[in-house]
Amino acid sequence: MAANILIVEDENSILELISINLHQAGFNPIRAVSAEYANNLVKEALPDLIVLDWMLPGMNGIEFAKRLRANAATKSIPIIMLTAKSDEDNKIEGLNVGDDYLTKPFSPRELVARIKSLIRRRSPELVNDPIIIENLVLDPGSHKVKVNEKTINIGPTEFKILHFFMKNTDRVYSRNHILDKIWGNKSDIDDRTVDVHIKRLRSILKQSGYDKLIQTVRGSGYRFSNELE
Amino acid sequence: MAANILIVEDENSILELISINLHQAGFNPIRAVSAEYANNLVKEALPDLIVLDWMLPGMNGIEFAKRLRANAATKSIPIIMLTAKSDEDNKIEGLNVGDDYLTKPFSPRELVARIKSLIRRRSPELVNDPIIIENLVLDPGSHKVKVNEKTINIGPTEFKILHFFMKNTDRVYSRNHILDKIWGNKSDIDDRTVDVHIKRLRSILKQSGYDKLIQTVRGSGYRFSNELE
DNA sequence: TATAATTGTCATATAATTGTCATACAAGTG
DNA sequence: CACTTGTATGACAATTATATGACAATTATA
Repeated sequence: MAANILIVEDENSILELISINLHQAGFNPIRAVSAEYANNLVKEALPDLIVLDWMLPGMNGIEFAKRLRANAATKSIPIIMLTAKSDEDNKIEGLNVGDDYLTKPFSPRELVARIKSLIRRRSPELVNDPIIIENLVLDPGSHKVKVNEKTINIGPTEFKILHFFMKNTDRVYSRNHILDKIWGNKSDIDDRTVDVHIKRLRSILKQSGYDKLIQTVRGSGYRFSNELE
Repeated sequence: MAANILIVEDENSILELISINLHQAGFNPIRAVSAEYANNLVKEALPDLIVLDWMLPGMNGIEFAKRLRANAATKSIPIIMLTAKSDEDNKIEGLNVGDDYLTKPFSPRELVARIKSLIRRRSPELVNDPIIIENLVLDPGSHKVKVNEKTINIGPTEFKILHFFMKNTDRVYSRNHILDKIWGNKSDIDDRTVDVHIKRLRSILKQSGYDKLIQTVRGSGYRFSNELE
């Protein structure tokens, strides 16, 4: 289950940028354009982490952060402050109320890294670290698959399928279910196309022998399992 | 078959948040922004569980819950109430009409956990837990049958029959009854075909000795039982 | 833009499963 | 015991599901 990250940022394009990057990193972004609105959201449901802009219209970031810290329920939610580059002094104050801070302009990659680090500290299971099955390693971050330390060539669709399977082992998934998960539930793509991609994924894994992990369950779909038959 | 979870919540972003989290947890979320609308949905199709906000514009949560309880058809749908943290008193009332409650702000993860628990209690068939009889394990999720930890090869029809039997032990089922259950009641298949599949299932289980669990009841049909004759 | 990579579909090959039947076997009956 | 009835089993041809290779179309990349 992905971690819910609340982003509080009045600049809409920044909000969008962060949102997209977090989503790609496997998180579940929740948007808020003001501290007031964010406050309402937090009163309802607790996010796993908050990315908080320092400068906000109305209640500013620091103020909001302090409020969160004052409340028992929200006290321990990690906060990353986004501070304007200019005021170096604020950094110290920002760091005091937040758990980490980033100076604008920041690199989205950097932000994601910081978030992961904080999330990992509190709930490691929420971070999409590389998935390792024996000598088969899939790293969602770098989008690479390694077999015996060696990066292998894999197409986008095959990567997604492998990722999905490695996250969900020992379960049968019907072709339609896989279609939904990989192509999105709007797709009008033929069932059988899944077969072809499974075939392609298998050929990729063939030489390492890991193609055995992809098992056909006749009449039901496919299963990814490391267990010996 | 994913459980349908009806979420009744007027705050749109919370609705969205819950929805996404439930979806990720493998449930099928259905959204409603008011009790009135939820009521219409319920009249259309019964959800397997309802997540209900206490405070709603128009008809409030408690009111809606009471209505559901008053109606025979919806009487036994599990309800999780979302209560505002302030009013402690309400908790008791909330729990009285609902089966469980969560105080805002709640953690989505906690909500998912409670939902799973309730679903498991009320409709275990939706949860798909493995069925275990001694060292014979049938796991509907992975579609695997294990004997002494070892996965055995089994065809679709034999799997269905074994599944049916393991869910319904110690009862005799006529060939026609089995035909209905496994092939669907439209089948114009010969009674005797059941014999053949029973034979096949028995051979599969032969080496482990579990073929003994399938008992022939002359003149009546078959019975699956772990009890000695 | 040219080139390479990836995609979805199809036709065909291969493999697994299916239902039926004929026959063997077992249980009950008088 | 001879007979009747119900069940077990092996074989088989038909059916169905999956694997695979090829291809044109699309999309990404140099």
